[in-house]
Amino acid sequence: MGKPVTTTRKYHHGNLKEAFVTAGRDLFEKDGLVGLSIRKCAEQVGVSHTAPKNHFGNMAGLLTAIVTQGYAELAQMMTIGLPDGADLDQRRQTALLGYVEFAERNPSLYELMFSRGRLVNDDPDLMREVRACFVILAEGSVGLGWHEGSVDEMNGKGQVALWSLVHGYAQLVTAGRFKKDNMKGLSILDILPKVLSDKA
Amino acid sequence: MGKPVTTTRKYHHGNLKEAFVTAGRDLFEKDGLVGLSIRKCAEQVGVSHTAPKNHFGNMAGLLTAIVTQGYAELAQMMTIGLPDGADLDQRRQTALLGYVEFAERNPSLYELMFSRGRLVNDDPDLMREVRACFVILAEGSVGLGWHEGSVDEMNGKGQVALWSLVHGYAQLVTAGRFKKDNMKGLSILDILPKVLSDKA
DNA sequence: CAGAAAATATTTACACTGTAAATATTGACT
DNA sequence: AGTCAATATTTACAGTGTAAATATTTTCTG
Repeated sequence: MGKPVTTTRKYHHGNLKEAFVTAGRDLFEKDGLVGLSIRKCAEQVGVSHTAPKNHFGNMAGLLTAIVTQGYAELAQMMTIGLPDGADLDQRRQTALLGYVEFAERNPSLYELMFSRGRLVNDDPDLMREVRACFVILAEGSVGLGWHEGSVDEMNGKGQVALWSLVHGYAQLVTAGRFKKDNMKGLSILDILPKVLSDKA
Repeated sequence: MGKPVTTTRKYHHGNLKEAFVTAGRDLFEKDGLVGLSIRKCAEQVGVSHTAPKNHFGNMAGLLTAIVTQGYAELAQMMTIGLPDGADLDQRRQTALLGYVEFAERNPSLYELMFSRGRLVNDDPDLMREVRACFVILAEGSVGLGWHEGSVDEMNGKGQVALWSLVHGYAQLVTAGRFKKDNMKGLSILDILPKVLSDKA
């Protein structure tokens, strides 16, 4: 129960890679980066602490896998609940709210996703998921009077401004930098219109 | 040479606290958090690896001291070169450019300054320096049509928006998230006017 | 189906880390 | 001079990631 997966039973222990990422995320969101260790993951999964070497290589590989999953979830949260014929405003609003909510729900993971020197930055899977998030965000800057360059890149001032604003907001909120009294009922959407209402 | 400080020689080894912070920052900016360890600092300073316990307590204390120094430098960079009678625009411009430049010059430190769970957040010295930075930034949001609440707090939408924008921009730039081709000649000031030109 | 080969997991070992406790040394103070 | 607190060292320990050699399984191949 729970252990045998629907996919064809593989090798000795089933797909250990996924199990390790799951265990890693659990430890991670509980006690942050300090609470995450290969050995704890291994114990929780029930294998030796050197087992993941074949799958991840080293710690950076494990973190990269976890972060990759994080980006996939972030993209999902930026589009969840959107009806088919959603207009630009609706899509942008959903993207931004989802972005912030993801950061609030996974603060440690969110920090790791934008950290330096701990990940395998040129990992293909990671790059793909990261790019998917950026595309959604870039689309959110369309039609704001700022748009320059293609949508699927972070090219123009509009994309830079929009991403900077939402990322900074998300991180500062999760880091507890804004006094909660002042944030009552204040969301990213409340400061966003001010940013983007200038179409000149 | 270099060892005896101008201040009165104290105790056994001079002011070890400052020496440790300096050594820590060196290691830190070289190899990031991974490259920083109490034992390496101790070796570089020339004391035993348990010596700093009296001064910092533990690793979090050492990191807090380093970060506190970082905030002091950040505040300095946000006001450096300002003439006495500088107007609001000038002060805001200097603050934002200094903010971004600090992040670019100390990317690892900047990340640590906004990290979670690694610092002693209620440390009085840290809180004081942090507050000093916020005051400067809050002042930068005055007269933008957004200002609400007192200047010495991060109260209104204007402060939240301004801080979010510059922080997000600084972090994304230092994390290498923007393609350098697109950033040629594009600074925080180029996306800022768009944010703040709406005085309605 | 049998043997070879590749993938996967374990054992063992090592260097390094932060932290704590007991001890030693030094500075300041009366 | 002597007492006391501050400061540094020694020693020890549990925990970490990583590497090499070995064992086990799965998959491939003839």
